Amino acid sequence: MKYQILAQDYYQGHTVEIARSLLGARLVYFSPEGLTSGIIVETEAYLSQDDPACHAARGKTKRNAVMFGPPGRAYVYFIYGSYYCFNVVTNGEGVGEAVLIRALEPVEGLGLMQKRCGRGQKKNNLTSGPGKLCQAMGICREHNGMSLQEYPFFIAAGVAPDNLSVGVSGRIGINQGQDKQWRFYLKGNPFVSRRGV
DNA sequence: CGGGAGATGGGCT
DNA sequence: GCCCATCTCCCGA
Repeated sequence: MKYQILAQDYYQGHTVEIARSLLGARLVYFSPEGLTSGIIVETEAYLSQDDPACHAARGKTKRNAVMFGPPGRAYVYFIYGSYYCFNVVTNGEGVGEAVLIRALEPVEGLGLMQKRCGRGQKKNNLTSGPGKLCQAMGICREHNGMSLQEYPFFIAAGVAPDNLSVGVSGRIGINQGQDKQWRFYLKGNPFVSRRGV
């Protein structure tokens, strides 16, 4: 098999550790329009306890219900009237935690990504942010709740995080919980949303 | 270049 | 009616 798909139990541990360990892994989607994939280069953890920035912090609602479902599924939500953000549910069923995928380094399907994002987009502006990567990968509302353990949509093992240079910071774009150092990224990687920092 | 304002619509008070 | 895990454009330097 070409891809080593990460199994459901991969997502059952501590969410902050999973966020860090997903750096270097490969997000793959065989869409009806074609294959796109990329290396995960930036993530953020959102926890159920002591984290007001987490969508699940105020209990289960229709919008965040997938976060309280089984780990290893996609949690996709619509934000700012225009964009989608893609997360992976973590920890355990009923807990309400997830890892936000904030940036990818494109690997397969670059032409399709450029087509989806409109003409004239340079390679380093296709997947360097949570909204942009969803557009480039063709991820939208219909992917909310989908399993990530099988074709056509999954995350596969990549470079071991221990072999990578990992940066840590506060999370981006939130007003509460800014003190939590739960953002992880590959240092210097040009596809990270803040120019590699 | 870096910073700020505006776009845009769904969810929640 | 306000908030929002964003992005792009348009300024000024």
